[in-house]
Amino acid sequence: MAMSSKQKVYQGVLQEIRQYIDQQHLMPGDKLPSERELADTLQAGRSSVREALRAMELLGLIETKRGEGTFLSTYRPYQTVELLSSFILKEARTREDLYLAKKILEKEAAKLAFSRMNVQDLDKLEQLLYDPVMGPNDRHVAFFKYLFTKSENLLLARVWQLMEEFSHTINKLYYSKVFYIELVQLYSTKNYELIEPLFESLAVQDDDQFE
Amino acid sequence: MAMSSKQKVYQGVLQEIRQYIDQQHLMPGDKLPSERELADTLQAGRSSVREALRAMELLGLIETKRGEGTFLSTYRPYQTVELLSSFILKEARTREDLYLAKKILEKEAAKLAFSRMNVQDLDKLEQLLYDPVMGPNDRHVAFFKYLFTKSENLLLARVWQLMEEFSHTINKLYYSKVFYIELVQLYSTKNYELIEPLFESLAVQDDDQFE
DNA sequence: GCCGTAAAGTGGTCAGACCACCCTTAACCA
DNA sequence: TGGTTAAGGGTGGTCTGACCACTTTACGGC
Repeated sequence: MAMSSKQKVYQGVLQEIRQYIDQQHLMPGDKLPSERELADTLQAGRSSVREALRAMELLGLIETKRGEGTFLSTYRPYQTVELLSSFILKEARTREDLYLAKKILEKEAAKLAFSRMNVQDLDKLEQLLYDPVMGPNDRHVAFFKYLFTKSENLLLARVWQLMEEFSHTINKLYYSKVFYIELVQLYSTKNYELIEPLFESLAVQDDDQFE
Repeated sequence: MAMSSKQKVYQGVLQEIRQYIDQQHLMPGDKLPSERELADTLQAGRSSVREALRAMELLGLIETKRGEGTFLSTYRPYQTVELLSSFILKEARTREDLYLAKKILEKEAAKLAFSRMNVQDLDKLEQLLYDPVMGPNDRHVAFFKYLFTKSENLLLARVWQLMEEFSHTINKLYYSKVFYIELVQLYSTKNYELIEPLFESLAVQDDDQFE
């Protein structure tokens, strides 16, 4: 576990574990070797292994169950987001970056989903919009989650989800209700060319978020 | 350090440290109490404190210097994004997904950079295009790296860079030389509206990658 | 006052000891 | 035979104490 001498043990362990996951083709839900076993095979102390695992856990990469073991999880950065958001809050620069990036992804998802939209989808979207139970933010998430699913690009969806969770704790980022309605309208009237302008018309400000 | 009983100690420590930073108004570069001191005041084992600190370190929130102490670092959320994205990519990468997502980011970067382009920039880009030393792939990377810089959204740039690195291992993904030339042309003739169509005209296939 | 060395402080790491919890298994009883 | 229960072993959760390597500080001799 020596390596570049400057490398801390827990970082080495992190790499080894990642490698192990790759080599064994582990999928979410699969079990990792026990902490003691890892410590033994990697020739590291159990505390060092734990430091690596705790870091991974905080990132939402693994889940641990007392008495059972450590498992690969489907990526879910619940804790990370909360922790990081408290540090990010001040950086306006970051917020704008995030807002813009998110908007771009949402726009493209809307466009990708276009050709795959059928009547049932439109119903579902409208249903979402007029669901009295949902707040504006939940509606935004549900709405675009649906679009991302229809866009059939898992990578984009994941990246968006990550950004969504980040922005979620920092600030509420959704559009005016009119926006969603008009977008659905564009779907039903099959007006692809107007999607882009619709998004472009959104100002990059918090002010345009109203119910 | 009990709390909701389900809460692990290191998570509690994490919260306490965050609170401490807030209360003491610590700024980047400031020193945190030593691990032993934290363990003592928070009534937790040093190993638990270390698990919390290691996790924070992995997130880039703190830096540790052996023999000196632990310090708050200027927080760069992009490092985290990078780490998480690497896992997302591993899970979600499909050639088509990756190609499409990368193209989208490149398109948007091209559009964001538009209004910020001046004569020197155009020279630089043309220079890149006709550099005889570069292969088509290097040229692609250099070309868009420049555009992303001009677009001034570090987050998008990071995400793109990651995708770029991953696409290397899968396949070379670049456009025909005509494409780049036409894009520069659009910049010099200030024809914003044609950027989108130019990208749209690219087929989502490997075949359109030729010199 | 200056310099060098010892001491104290700090992160890095390991080993061992418990605890709480889960699951399997075997023994037990009806 | 079948179902229940108790025990054991495996696992993560946590703490303690012990070193090591390194940096800073303090002390003492010059």
